[in-house]
Amino acid sequence: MQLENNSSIDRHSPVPIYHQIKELIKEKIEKGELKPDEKLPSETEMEDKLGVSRMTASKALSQLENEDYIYREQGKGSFVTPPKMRNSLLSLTSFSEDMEQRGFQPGGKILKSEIIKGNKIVAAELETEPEEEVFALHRIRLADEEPLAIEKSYIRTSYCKGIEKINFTNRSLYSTFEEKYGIQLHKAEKAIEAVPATKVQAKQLNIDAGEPVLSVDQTTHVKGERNPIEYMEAVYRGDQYKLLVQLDR
Amino acid sequence: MQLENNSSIDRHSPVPIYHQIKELIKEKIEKGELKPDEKLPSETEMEDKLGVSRMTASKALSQLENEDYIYREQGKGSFVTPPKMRNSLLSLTSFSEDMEQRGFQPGGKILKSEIIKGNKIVAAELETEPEEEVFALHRIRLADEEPLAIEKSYIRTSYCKGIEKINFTNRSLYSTFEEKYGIQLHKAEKAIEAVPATKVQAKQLNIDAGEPVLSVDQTTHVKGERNPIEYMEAVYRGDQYKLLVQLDR
DNA sequence: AAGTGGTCTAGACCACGAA
DNA sequence: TCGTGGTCTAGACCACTTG
Repeated sequence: MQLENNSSIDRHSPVPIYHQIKELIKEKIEKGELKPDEKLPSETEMEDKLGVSRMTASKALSQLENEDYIYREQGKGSFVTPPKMRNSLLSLTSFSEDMEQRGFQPGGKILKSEIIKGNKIVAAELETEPEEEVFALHRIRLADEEPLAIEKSYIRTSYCKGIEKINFTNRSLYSTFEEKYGIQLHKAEKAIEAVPATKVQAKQLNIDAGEPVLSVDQTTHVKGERNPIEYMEAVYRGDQYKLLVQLDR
Repeated sequence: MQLENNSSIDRHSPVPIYHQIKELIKEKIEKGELKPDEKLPSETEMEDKLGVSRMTASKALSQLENEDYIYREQGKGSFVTPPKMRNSLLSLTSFSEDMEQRGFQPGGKILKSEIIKGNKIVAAELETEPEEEVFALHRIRLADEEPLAIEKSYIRTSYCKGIEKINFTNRSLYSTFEEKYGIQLHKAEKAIEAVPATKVQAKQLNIDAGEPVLSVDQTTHVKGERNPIEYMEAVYRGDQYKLLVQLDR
């Protein structure tokens, strides 16, 4: 990798230098200017070429290693992580995003879309007061017209006022959070079980009662907020749906 | 928090100082000596009391923030993350570790424990040559004496020579990697499905054929290595096992 | 021996928050 | 104003890898 002598670093920018270096390298990796397993400039090389201290260069490279863009080997150097090893599975996605990724046409049928008073379970999961109002959105989710899942979402309305007026038939809940309300999703917990379909579920999913389905309870959190924004109880057809997750550390 | 003047830090240990500080604080949080939202010593305080440079103290605190043990606010200080906000779900754990966390006595019964030539599926998942030898470890896993899961692991032997000589009846595979081979696990992908139990599975798990079970295919990676160390096909009793995962971003 | 990353030091200036 | 974390510097010693 070539380093333009001392250009590309703006010492008067409010953006920290190590962050500028990070972005510089990320960009080169994403553009393909840096090939998989290609050696990056060493810390001392950056010291000279970019005119920064070694600790600063080191910080940039350490963080890139944490984010899995590069790997480092003592005595050898820093190298670009080949794409195969990189986090390839999207972690926090909605059904719509998920289906599009898999090449299916997502669709939906609304069962319920209204403000309700949360019941005990919902209140406990959302950490709301028992009488507090929440937005309930129950949908049957389709992939290429076939019913694939039943999703019952309960949403804390204080983060997204007026959400009950939106038609979610073919709209992603998560992209609505992000685009309409500027809400950045942070993390989620899923509790996953294999259970037999109830009669009602079987009818809605067009399968036989007792067939295995994937039951997923999910709590979704927003960046910087202590309380969750969404609690969802979902059921997926066992014969048609595979859940992919990526675990770290 | 009280800091014992300069004790508890061993400057001649091969363990880095920042890591010693991290462990010190983690321990106090886990023991409850540091309460939720309690203020930690500041960086300058650690400089004085522990006799380390500020950068070292800062590194320890930064990493604790990344690991969600503490949160930091400019101008205010560093504080213990309340347990509710903390990542409570271990991400990459073995069955044994998992069961201990849930308060069950883990146990096991070995079905197979030998070096084999990998079949096509295994070779593809482990990215080995089709004729390459792998260590096959098939176990029935027990929780409080009850069969709960069937785990079939295939392990790349080049990372852990001699592993076939170890008795894994009551031993964790992952802690063996870490303690005996010094292998640091990095990340894993799981593909999760709800399927009906086959006759053989039903017998081994002491349930009826056709009952829902959780089928999980997992590929596990090691830090700094491009190829996976383990591919596992596991089946968990649907009525007894819930899989918890934490998703980020 | 030379190059690399891993760690550590003893300073420094800044922006932010609370008093 | 003072204490805090956020960043940065210019050195240093070490262990590891490669020639």
